[in-house]
Amino acid sequence: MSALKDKLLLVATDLFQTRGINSTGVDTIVAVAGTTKMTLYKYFGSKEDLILEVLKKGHQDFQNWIDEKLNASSKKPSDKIQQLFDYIEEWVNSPGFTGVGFIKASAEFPNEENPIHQLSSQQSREFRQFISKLASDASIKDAEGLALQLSLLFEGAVQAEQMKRGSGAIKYAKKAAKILIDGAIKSLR
Amino acid sequence: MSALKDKLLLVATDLFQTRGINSTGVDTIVAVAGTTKMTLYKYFGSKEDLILEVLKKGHQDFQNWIDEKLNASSKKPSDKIQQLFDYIEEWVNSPGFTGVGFIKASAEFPNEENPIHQLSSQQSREFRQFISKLASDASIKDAEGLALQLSLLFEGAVQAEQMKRGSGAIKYAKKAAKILIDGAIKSLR
DNA sequence: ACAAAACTATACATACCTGTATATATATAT
DNA sequence: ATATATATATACAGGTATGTATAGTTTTGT
Repeated sequence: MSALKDKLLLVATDLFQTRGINSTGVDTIVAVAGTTKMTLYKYFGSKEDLILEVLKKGHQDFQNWIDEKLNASSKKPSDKIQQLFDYIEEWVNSPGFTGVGFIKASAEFPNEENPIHQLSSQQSREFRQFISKLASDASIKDAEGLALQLSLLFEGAVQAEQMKRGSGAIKYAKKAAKILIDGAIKSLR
Repeated sequence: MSALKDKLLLVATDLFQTRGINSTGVDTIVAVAGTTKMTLYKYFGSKEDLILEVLKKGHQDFQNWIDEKLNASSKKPSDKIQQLFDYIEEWVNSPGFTGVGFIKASAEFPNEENPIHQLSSQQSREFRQFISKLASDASIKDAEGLALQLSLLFEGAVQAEQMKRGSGAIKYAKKAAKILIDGAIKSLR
């Protein structure tokens, strides 16, 4: 992968999160990245392509990071789902954090036929399924229901944290998640 | 209030929710409302003013509706907070529902100095304080903490429901809310 | 050294956006 | 009925957006 393509992806990711996707022109992106439009359009056929790649990379990075963290910790399934929000908190509070792409993208592109909406909608679904797998590995009965609840907490907290950094949203989301998970585990005994 | 101004507000509310705010031009709004730009700019000094009024009206409508519902039902504070999500579910499933303005607006205008961002951020805060008052009336200890958790569930569920109608998000948010509220009430005994 | 590839610089076509200017038509009120 | 407010029709100024065309410069591989 070219260094410039990397730089463009990095800059676009940051600008999209801090200024919004529609409000960020390609001219701004290339200026901040220190290159020109010709180069941007060489690597990305269109602005839409760039947005899609930014979303894909952001989602992959997040999934890889959380996968590693969970695998490096306890192997016990019921521990893993308990630790999920600890790692999410760590992720959100890490210096490089600029937000979760698919949450904003789905708000900025609400039309269901739009490829950007479709991708962000799919990523949201994938994350929910990821939680659902953790829950069913932990022998939780209504794994999908719990996964939906936890993903609501996650998405709400990330948005709140994006809106106002240090809002404490993550901390309380974590507490709520613990209560919901404990309840789901207890109810199967 | 003029009938045309009303119509413009109504049309703008719907278009902003279904197509996004930035993606909806004033030309589209006046065309759908069956009037002209001259009229729009007579009632609203700018597109920004229109957006702000749409947000204000949407928030007022929601607050008035939920206030009435809660006042018409039980007077017991611990019942009121329990019923909150029942009414939210009713609101979301009502035919006229197009979404909650401030959730999308804050995503589309992330810059904290932007008046639209400031208003939507304030509305989100007001709603949280509203829940917090319900909680403290019900003698719940950490009322603000519970309010934050419930507002996360609310915002997450509304966004999920906007993204895919009939996703069941509200149903599970309601269940989660019940668990969290029950836990908060029990812990003070 | 030299050819190929990568990158820059700049200008521009095209389209869309917000907001206004100007002229005309239609209600409404006294 | 006639002045006044209200709404329409239309064109356009000024700005900004994406995407491309053209020409020149730098880097890289061999």
